[in-house]
Amino acid sequence: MNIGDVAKRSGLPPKTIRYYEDIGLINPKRSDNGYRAFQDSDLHKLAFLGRARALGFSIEDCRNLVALYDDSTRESSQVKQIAKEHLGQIDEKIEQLQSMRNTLAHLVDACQGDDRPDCPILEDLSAQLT
Amino acid sequence: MNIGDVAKRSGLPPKTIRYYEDIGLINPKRSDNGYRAFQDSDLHKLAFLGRARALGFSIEDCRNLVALYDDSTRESSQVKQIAKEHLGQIDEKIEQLQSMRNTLAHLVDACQGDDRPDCPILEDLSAQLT
DNA sequence: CTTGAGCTTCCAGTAACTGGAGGGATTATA
DNA sequence: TATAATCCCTCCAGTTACTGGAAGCTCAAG
Repeated sequence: MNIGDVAKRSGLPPKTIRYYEDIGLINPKRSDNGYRAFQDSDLHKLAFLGRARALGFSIEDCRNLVALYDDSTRESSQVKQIAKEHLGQIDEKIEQLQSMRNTLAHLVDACQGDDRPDCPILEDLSAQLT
Repeated sequence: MNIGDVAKRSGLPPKTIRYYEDIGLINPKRSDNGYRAFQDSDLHKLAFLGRARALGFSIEDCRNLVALYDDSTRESSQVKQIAKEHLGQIDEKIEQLQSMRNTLAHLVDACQGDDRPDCPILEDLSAQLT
């Protein structure tokens, strides 16, 4: 398979696939013409990476997950640990965003949004320093 | 005021303040010794920026907000527009994260996390291609 | 045989900083 | 007064995870 086929089947853009090779997440063989020659195992790994990334795992997490995926002697606790940590980070991020959202929603609500310059949003942002 | 004072009072690191000058968000005067000489107006603008960034506004949003902040003939509808758009983006991001969170939480829950290699998380990530 | 698509590498840019090197200015201490 | 500790300056590079584009092969179709 050439990179175009793999891109279509994995859902990842060719650029991303080349990048993943660059950083050592995959290591496809090469044909005589210099083209990358992907095997099914490469395709699977890329699809795996795509799904992991879609779940928000960082590239470094993905690197570890792929290593575990390749390691038949892995312990599922190792995988769970990575996933749990990531889950915690997602939860934190959600909380942060919700806090922002609340503040901002109040401000938006309080602002008339008319042709006058008075604006609670700007007023809040420029609140006096302590 | 030197950059250190302003940093303390605004809560922004000196590096960030220099960066904000670089990209034209602020424009402090200079002393004879080459040091940045901040005025109260600079400090206020930096604090404003800090709060806007804490609410997740992008630098470009901040640039526009600062311009409106400086413009006494502004219409509050302009400010509200920016804030509403940002609010929408935050909502989208929250939804995305919650969807991720749900999937991941299920997987984490399903994984025994013991010393055996069987792992629903990896299984899900390596699901067959369509 | 040419044209177009697909592949290659390499360089640069994105967002918003952050770290560090190298060097001048100021302030505190001995 | 000497010196050491801070503070300040600029410039360069690195971060995350790609993405866009240029220059130049190779390959398949007509």
